[in-house]
Formats: sequence, structure tokens, C-alpha cells
Amino acid sequence: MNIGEASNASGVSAKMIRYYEEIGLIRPMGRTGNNYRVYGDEEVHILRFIKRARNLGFSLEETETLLKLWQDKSRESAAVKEVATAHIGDLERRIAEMQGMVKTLKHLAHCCGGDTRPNCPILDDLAGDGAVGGDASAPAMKRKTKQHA
Amino acid sequence: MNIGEASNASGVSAKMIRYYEEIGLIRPMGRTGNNYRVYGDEEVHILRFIKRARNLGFSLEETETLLKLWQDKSRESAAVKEVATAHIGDLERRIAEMQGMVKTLKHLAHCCGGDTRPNCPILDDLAGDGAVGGDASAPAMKRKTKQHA
DNA sequence: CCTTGACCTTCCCATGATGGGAAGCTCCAC
DNA sequence: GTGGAGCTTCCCATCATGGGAAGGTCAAGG
Repeated sequence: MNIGEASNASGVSAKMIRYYEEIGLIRPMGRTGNNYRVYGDEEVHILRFIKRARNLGFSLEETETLLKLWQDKSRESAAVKEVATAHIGDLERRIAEMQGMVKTLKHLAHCCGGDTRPNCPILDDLAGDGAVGGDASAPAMKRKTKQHA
Repeated sequence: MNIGEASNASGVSAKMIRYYEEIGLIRPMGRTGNNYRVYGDEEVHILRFIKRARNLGFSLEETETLLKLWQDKSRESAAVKEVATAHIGDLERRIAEMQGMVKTLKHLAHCCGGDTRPNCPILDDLAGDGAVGGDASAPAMKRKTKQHA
């Protein structure tokens, strides 16, 4: 199987497959005489594992950890659960942060006429003029991962 | 006022102030004889506007739009509201996406013993073995912005 | 046999917003 | 005049991904 077929079978782009190899997330693949990478069902399975982990929002680093645990037949399930629960906590923190933004924004948008007049409570809030805005002061934590498009 | 004072007064790091100037978000500042940038209350006000917009999750591009609307005294509040509501929609989409992940992950974590045994439904799901996992298939939209730390 | 097009390879660059740090200048206080 | 704090510019790193160029390879069809 060439990289294109492996890509189709796994849902991971060829570009990303090469990248994962480069950063050591997956082992360097064997090559044919023409220098093409060769993949088998095993590799496709691993790529799909990675794909699914990414879809659940795990970073590549976390995915690597999970991958190693998956391949370690003597792992303790507690280790896996710990990674998962930490990630859940992370997601929930980010969700709460964004919900705070939404709450404030909805309030401001509700107060804004949205017509042809220039008067606008949203801008007033951003400018710090009004005491309208809610709690958008906490700078928030760094984003850990980004979803692919 | 030097850049350090402007930074303190606005909550925007000196590094970012220079960056905002570089990308044209704020006008290049006047310099003193020693080549130091000089800031006044007006500039600090603008920086705080930017800071607040960023805290509400607006991208720098959206922030620029809002900034221009703010400075355009003949704006129509509808234009501002449109930017805000689009951003709300964006946030809500991302929240829903992450909530989907959380839901799936919580279910999986709940099913996982989290003990010393290797058996783990979380890994089984990632491996695609079980029919346990929920809907983490939709690839999701690109992240538009990232919160600073 | 040769062309065409679809693959594959590597390499570099861009994204978005931010921080880190080096090298070199200035300014102020002691 | 010296030390340290603050300013300047410049380059690099992050995280995960895509875009694209330049060049090799292969299979099918003329």
C-alpha cells in the first residue's frame, strides 16, 4: 500500500502521515525500490487510532502517550484514564471560558440596537466606557491543540 | 510615556504592542530622539480596547474591524452587532464541538476501571474495536483564534 | 517507444498570537 | 563612570496543518 491508499484508508492526509513519521509519532516506514513508503493494515490501524484521538481533541503529545499505552499490553488502565480525565478537565475549562465570553457577548448584543444609528453598547463596553460588560477579565489558559479542518 | 508604561497601563505586553504596530493594527508611534516609542492616553485607551476584544475571544482581524468601527463616529451599530453575533456563533460551534468530545470521553472514562488491569474501553474505542464511542467523527472547523496566556 | 497524468519524494513557507532571547543602544541614579 | 533597567531590532519556537515547487516513478494508451 502506498501513502495515498493509506491516507484514504485512515482518513489522515499523506502530508500528516509523513509529518507523524518525522516527529516520531509513528515508526519510519519501509520503502520500496522507488523510495515510496509502504504501508500495511497494521499501520492503517495505528493511523486510524491517531485520527480518532485527534477527533476527541487530544494533542499529538497525548496521542503519543495513548498510542504507547495501547501498544503496551501490560499497561494499567488507570494510566489511560488519567490522560483522558486530564483532557476532559482541560476541555471543560476551555468550554467554561468560552461560555463566559458568549454570555457577555449575548448580553451586549442584546443591548445593541443593530440599526443605522451609531450608538452601540458593544463598542462602549470594549472601550471601557460602560459598566455593561460581564467577566471577560481572566486571560485564560493556552490552547493546547487545534482541530484539523 | 514609554512602551513599558503603556504596557502596564493597558495590560498588553510590550512585545505585543510592537507586533500590533508591525501588522498595522495600531498606527506607528512617534519616536523620541533616542528612538523610543512615545505613547499617550489615547493610545493606551486603544490598547485596552484591543485587550478587551481579545479577552472576549475576537481574533485580531475582528478586533481591527471593531476598532475601525469604534473610531468611525458615523458607523451603523448593525455592523458592530454583526461582527459580535458572528463571533458568538463561532464560539457556540466550538463549544458544541468540545462538549461532544467531553460527552464521549466521560462515557469512556466511566466505563474504564482505572485500576491496575490492562483492559481499557478507552483504548478499545480509539482502536475502533468497540461500538462504545459516541460521535467524535465530525472533523470540526478551524480554530480562529487563541487566547494568550 | 514515448507521452501524459497521477502518483510519490523532499524542501521551504505560511498560518495565529504569543513568548524567549540575543546583541546593542540609552538613560538615570548612585 | 558604572551598573542596571529599559528600549531597539532581529531571529526563533510554539502547534498542527496545508500549499506548492522541483524532480523522480510508474502505468496506461497513443
